Amino acid sequence: MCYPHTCYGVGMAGRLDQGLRKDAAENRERLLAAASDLFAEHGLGVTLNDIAHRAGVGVGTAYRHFPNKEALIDELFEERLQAVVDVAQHALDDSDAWNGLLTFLERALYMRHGDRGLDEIMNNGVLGDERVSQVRDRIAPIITKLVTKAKDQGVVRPDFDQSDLIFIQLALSAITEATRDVSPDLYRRYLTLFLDGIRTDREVFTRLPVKPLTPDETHAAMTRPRRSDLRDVS
Amino acid sequence: MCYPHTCYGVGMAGRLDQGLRKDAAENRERLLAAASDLFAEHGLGVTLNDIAHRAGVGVGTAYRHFPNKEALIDELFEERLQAVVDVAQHALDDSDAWNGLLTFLERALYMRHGDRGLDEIMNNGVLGDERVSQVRDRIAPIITKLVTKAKDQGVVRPDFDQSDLIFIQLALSAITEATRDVSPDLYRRYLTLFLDGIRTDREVFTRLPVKPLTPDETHAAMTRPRRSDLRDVS
DNA sequence: CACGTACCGGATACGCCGCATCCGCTTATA
DNA sequence: TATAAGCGGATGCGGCGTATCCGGTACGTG
Repeated sequence: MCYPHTCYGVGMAGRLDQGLRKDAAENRERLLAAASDLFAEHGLGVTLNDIAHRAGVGVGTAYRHFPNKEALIDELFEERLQAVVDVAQHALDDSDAWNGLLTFLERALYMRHGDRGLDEIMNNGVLGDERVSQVRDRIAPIITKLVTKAKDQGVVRPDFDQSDLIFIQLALSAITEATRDVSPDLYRRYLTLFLDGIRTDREVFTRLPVKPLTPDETHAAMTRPRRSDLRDVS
Repeated sequence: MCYPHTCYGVGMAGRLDQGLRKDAAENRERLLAAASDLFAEHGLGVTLNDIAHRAGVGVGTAYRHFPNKEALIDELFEERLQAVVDVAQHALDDSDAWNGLLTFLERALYMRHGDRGLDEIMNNGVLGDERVSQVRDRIAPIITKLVTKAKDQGVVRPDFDQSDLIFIQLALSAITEATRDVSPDLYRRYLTLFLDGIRTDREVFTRLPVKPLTPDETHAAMTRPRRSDLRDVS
């Protein structure tokens, strides 16, 4: 079973599995799949022990296939980050800059929303090794162009800046994290609010896509113990 | 030396110092002062050992005066949270609801900005004991009234909700935390953006109060190791 | 001044947690 | 069936935060 919104195809077997015995290759895939699920559900805080357990193999097996957690992260998140890059590039290709900006934010946030590991990697910039950092650095220049284009077309306020796109994501990420188990897509409400503060075309307010939280739900969200719930890894 | 923006008067000696020997009473005050500084600078993660060291006393002394960290937190933050309540109440007293809303957010965020401990306590809802929770719960009803009043006066979009005020703070808190040592008041830029997405009176954009980050600064902020720097406690 | 007690200090013990290894056992494959 | 590749998980290690303990110190009272 996969976490909602995720279910990456980890079935790209045969990348490094050539010289492996049949069972070894299978275990490698099971480890990658388990790591994929666990990182998405709980973030990068999960241990190789957790991953091994979830994969149904021993810890030793995990450490034979991957020297440490970093390596595993790099292996898994290189392509996912590339997916974010692709989304940005695709947004840039849209001739309507506002639409590009909008869909970039919506899609990028949706991806992060469904994968806590990805979210942490994009927020932190220290996590992950060489390969991951490399891909991450590919995003900035695209965002720059995206914002420049939007300003050229006059669809965003003139004092808007490329860096704003980064920090808006950071801010909304915090909301996502806090409300994950109360109202998972509440962040979209605040994305809309933000966008209404940015766009030039503002005769009317954009309709807010998500209901606000009730006082009880709000209290629940703010009262929820932070730093995850690794107990139920099963 | 105090942390910028803070410097609470911890000099309300004589609350529980009656039966204490002179040196003991003084140590108690020094502990409170040290805790005040350290919580503000580094958040609630600091240990009683850190606090004792900063106060220039032994760890044993710290544990004799306060059974544990919770007790110390309660002692210190009850009044600070009350200060936030007061700010909210004061905002509610303003006949101009928009101005009230604005100054509430500005002041509350400014207080949180200058005190990482306060910020964490307001974000978390689990931290602190009875007394702190009690004060915290006093804020919600005031915010409700604040928002209701603003909607009645027609100064905010009709679909705005009380809970939005909470989550805007949460979101901006994340920005504050990330950019603290690069551009400490950058959060105000995003507060303005948010407010421009909320107010009804929107012929022109509000002038953004803070310059955006350069690409280098942005990278520095996102690359900065999270979860504080308790090494330099001195 | 001198004595007893309240107080001090910080080395130390404890528990927890995550990372990683090691080595006796299992199983694929030739 | 032999043998080497692979497996598993108990175990050791190191770091960190909490809290205690007890020999030493100094306040302040008689």
